[in-house]
Amino acid sequence: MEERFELFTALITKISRSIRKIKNQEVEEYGLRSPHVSCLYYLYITDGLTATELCERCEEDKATVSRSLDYLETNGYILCESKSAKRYKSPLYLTEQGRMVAAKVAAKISRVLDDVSAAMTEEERVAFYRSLAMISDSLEACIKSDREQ
Amino acid sequence: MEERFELFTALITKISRSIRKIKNQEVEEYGLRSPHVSCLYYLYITDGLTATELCERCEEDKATVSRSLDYLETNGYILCESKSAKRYKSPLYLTEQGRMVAAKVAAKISRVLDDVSAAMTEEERVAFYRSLAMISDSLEACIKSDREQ
DNA sequence: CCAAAGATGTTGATATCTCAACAAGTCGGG
DNA sequence: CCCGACTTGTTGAGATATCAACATCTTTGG
Repeated sequence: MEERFELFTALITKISRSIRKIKNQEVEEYGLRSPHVSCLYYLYITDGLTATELCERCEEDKATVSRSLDYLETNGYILCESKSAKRYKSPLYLTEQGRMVAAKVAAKISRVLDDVSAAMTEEERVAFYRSLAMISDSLEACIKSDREQ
Repeated sequence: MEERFELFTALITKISRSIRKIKNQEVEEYGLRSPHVSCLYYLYITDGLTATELCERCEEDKATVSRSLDYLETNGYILCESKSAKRYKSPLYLTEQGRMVAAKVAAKISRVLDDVSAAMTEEERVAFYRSLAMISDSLEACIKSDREQ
């Protein structure tokens, strides 16, 4: 019974790693890596997000996002219209080059999603997402309740 | 449509992190951390596994497992009956101290699993595991097919 | 019995993530 | 207008994971 929990965590670890590899494969020719991909992707979907909004969507640490944005900005993938010194609350935009790479990434994601979806019915997919979200919340609750003790 | 892939990866990332935190919470008082927990746990379930077998079950890199075992051995959590210099193919066993901590970990895992399971039916659980495994395989296949191009 | 090939494990370099401390910007009340 | 509290973002240090190269052990075929 309990053994299934570890089985479950091992699978999650493995999937996590696979996702990172797929992202890397797609953008390594540009010198980009997995964490950059999420930023590009979400800006592709929604132009003008701020750093904090990106953090929320990627579920990444703000430190990770901050460094990703540094790299993307210095290498001409994104623009930041900030009046102030830093990126404070300022909306971020893809450059033409950024949009090009993001489109490539989006296409790849689409292909992978097709592969993954092929063996599932729409119903199964929905159920799976619901379970994932439920588990995520439930684990967070575990962490919090433990901390309070 | 594609947006769900990123949603999915964000959730996986988040769950991954939560799992690590839960493991850490449970063993930090012993100076242990997340990667050590998997090793202890699997030895608790099945005594006498070798390093490679542990790698397979944890889905961890052999380098990670190797270093975890180093730590667990020098700190008296496991025993290695190796005739040869290294751990080569030799079965690993928990010490009394190791078994004590592993039992604590197993109990914790059981509690977390109860929480997570509470909101799911047995049927949903089974479906979820099946989907996870399927997705894991499918992503691996994507990685391989890309590499061959 | 030996050499070569394959399996197993270790090590070092590097990249990455995470936490916590800090800096900078914004906002609201007096 | 200014002070203090809050939000937002950056930075540095340390922990961790990952990859590739290497070392070691076993097995197999001659």
